[in-house]
Amino acid sequence: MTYQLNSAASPAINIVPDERQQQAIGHVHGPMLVIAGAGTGKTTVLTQRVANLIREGYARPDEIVALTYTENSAAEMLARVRGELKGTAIDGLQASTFHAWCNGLLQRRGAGFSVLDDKDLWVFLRRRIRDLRLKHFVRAANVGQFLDSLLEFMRRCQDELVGPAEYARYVERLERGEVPLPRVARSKKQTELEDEEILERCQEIARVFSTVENMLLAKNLGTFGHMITRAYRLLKDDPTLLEEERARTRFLLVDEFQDANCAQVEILSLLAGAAANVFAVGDPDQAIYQFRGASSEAFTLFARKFPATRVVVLGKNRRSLSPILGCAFGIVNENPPVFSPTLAHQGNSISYQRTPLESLRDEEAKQKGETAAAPKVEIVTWGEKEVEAADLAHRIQKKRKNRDQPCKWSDFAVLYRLHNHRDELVHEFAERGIPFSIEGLDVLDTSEVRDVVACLAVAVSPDDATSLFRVAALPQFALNPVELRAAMRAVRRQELDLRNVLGTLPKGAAVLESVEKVHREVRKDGVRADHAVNVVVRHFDLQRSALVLAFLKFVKDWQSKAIVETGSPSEFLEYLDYFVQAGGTIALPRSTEDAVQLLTAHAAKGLEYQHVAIIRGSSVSFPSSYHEPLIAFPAELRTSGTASTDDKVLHEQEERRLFYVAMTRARDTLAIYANQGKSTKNEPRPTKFLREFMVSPPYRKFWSTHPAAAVQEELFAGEEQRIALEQSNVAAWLLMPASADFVSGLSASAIEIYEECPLRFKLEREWNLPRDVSASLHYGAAMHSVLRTFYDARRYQREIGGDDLLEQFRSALAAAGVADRYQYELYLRQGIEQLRQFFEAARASAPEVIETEGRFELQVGSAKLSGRVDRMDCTGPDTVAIVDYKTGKPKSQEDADKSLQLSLYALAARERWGKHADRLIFHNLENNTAISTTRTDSELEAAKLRVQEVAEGIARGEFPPNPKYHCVFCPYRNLCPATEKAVAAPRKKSASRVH
DNA sequence: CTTGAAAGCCTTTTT
DNA sequence: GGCTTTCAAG
Repeated sequence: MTYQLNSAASPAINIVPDERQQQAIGHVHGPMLVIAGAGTGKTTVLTQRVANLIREGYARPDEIVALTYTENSAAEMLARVRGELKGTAIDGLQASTFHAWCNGLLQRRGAGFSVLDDKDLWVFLRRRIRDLRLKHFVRAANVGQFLDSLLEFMRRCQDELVGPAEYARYVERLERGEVPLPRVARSKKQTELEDEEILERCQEIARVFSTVENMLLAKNLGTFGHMITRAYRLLKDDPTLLEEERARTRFLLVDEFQDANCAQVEILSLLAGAAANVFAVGDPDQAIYQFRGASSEAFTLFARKFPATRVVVLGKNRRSLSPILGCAFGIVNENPPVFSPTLAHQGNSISYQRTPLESLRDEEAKQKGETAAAPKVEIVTWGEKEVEAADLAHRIQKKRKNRDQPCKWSDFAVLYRLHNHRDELVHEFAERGIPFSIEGLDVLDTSEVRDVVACLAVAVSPDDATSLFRVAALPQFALNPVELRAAMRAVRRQELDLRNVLGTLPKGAAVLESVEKVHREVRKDGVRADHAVNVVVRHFDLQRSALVLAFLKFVKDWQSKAIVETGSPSEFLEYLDYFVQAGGTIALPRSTEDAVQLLTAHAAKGLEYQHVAIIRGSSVSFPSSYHEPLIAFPAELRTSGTASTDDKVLHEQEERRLFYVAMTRARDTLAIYANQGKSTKNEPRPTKFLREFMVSPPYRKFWSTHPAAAVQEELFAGEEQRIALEQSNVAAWLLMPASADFVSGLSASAIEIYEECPLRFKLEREWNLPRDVSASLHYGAAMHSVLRTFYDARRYQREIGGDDLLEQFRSALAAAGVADRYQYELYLRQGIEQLRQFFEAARASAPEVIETEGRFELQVGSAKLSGRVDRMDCTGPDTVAIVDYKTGKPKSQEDADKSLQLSLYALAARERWGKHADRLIFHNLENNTAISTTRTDSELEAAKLRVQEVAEGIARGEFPPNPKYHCVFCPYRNLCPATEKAVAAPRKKSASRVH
């Protein structure tokens, strides 16, 4: 990857250090803490101090270690020291990341290992999940889910140097009742748990923790966290080794010290020894990696470890104009002081109070007699996201065309908290022809890479119908989608074989041939995934765009990973599936084109831009909402003293620092966009950070506010052309107008699907698209079939044994084809257990069953409904009870009260069977509870109205996608146009047109 | 001050 | 689908 020098730091190279910087640079022996605010030249201080130590002969290069947190800054550090000491040899100077240094130590001492990153560890364990023997921390419906929480917890333990042994000892104390039980479930759920189960959960964690460690050790694997913990153990346990290492680390320097975690501070403390020549530079107000283990108290820990610490504060900012610095201070100063008050009691020499940074640029301008006031920070409020986007786009266009200070697109950056905050903006930019570049875009969400993955999947397994459909839509096959759709609809879904259908179409045969040909190529023995994917890209003539190249690199990197067994394409596809489940993404590298930069506040750390806009600067976007971890890290295991402050408060403080980081990226202008909030008066009141800030008088002079406006810019039309957003053929196909009307055969769930996402509704009925049926649905079907048999037997007074019923369940589930063996077994066990309990309870009551899976049809206005009632019991001459079995998460009373499904059953009872349903029941099989409800006439009318509204939407042919969180569960997610992320298409030939 | 409805989010990411 | 925050009515 090409690496750009950190532009923030570069200008400082030739600048003469001021007095305080000089003080830090000239420091030689003993511990020193340099608190270097944003843009105060901390890298200069670090590099010049290293140069100084060597130049003045205090240390040989090979006695100095400079530690950073990124490879890039390590490389930059080395380059700059070399620059300082032109001509002098600096062989042996160690400038590397904390992790790399520890890893190097381990390797030198014969304790090296292969590294798994977080996602790979997840995949590694997911593949061996059976061996973890999970009981409380696994759910059949989502096998991998709890793995997230377990791994998060174990990572946290590592950050605090708690290994399996320490945790096991902690659990023993729990068993003896010496310490209070920790939270091991969501707060709400925890209250329902018996103490015994809480303890069992802890024991399970302890067991899994040590199992995982042993699994890794057995294969000589480790994580990034292990680099730190194992290096620590080595140094701690072997005095001789420690002495030797100390000789090579006589002078320690650490950059970005606010990102250090407890374990790292411990290592520093070991290496530093009595001489304690430790020099740490950082900004406590820019600590934004707590979520990844960085201790919010790194500076406090440092001061505690090294009581003789001297402190230097750098406060002269070379980057920004004063209004920006003033506002940034106003925001961040709402946080408590950076050192815990306890330090003062210990008679420590450290005294530091947060002060506003001074703008050197403004000072210099004043000295030169320039009088123009620096522009104020703008707070722009909006009511709708679209207006926010329009106003910002307009602002950028206007600024760029400003005659006095013309600038490039790349002088603008838009910062946001979450990736999806940029979506509206991307569309707005495209509309106006503003070039943009997205940092960290997940290429797996783009149509191009989805095409590549589909092509690879079909090359490996030509009968993978979902992928085949996508491949068939590639423009080169020039298939007629209307014909294909008609052909697919003509077959019943269960009998649909996409290959057969393609075979009947004029141009379909070419698709099959092409697939067959590449299949022969790829399935040969010994073909590796990275080769296969290149073959596929060539074979299908896919563009090698930056997106596709990022994916190809991902495959290539995967090939040499430690978890890879055969390296075959099918192993890769399995990996990719798990990788996505683990939350993995493949980030698009930053582009070098002249374009507006779109990036998260995290990604912007250390960078600077002339003009910065922060969007969604109000809760719940920024700050983002807090989510507690499933497993709380117990106070008894904490080494740092943060136990007193609760995690939610710490989260908000970190968000405020992140906001501060975002603000201080700006050189000249800063605009903050925020939701205007609800207010009785007509004045904007953005929530959270800005609200506190805007009522604070000292900062008034630094900012102004105005509402956002949806200005259309006509001026520039013609010069900049609308940018075509990438959209796949398959997306265009699915968006074609509906081929028929769908107002007949509507079920309750179909109506709910339409309400959730009309496009999904259309796809359910229109193409007969191939899709994977989830294991939970198979499970539900198997359970229902058994219950039907059970009550049918009662109805017709046939004898049927419990064992026969369980056997029926076993064979039904076995026939369903749940692909994941482990998940299958979990469901098998769960089903048998639930059925036993059900039968046990059912023996006690003997309802008079009059229908099992009774079908009905119902006319509501123009809509024809159809459905099936699980069970109907007679409760009187004209009354019935209707029972619906639920196999998933138990339904609540509230669910039952407003269920459309039950409303429609009540209607059906009246109109199809001529009975009044006086009880409508959800029977939850998971906990064997029955939730009963009723419907009044007016409630039934309301249900009809709801149906009617949906029917009208369908009749009008309205099927817009409604992308939301539920897309995660949508079977068409990977085909859906709405989940494809837009990328600015650089003058793409308009090849992909639907004919 | 309490309460209930409405609006969002379910991350962020060097090594 | 579940949880948290926010706002305004009572």
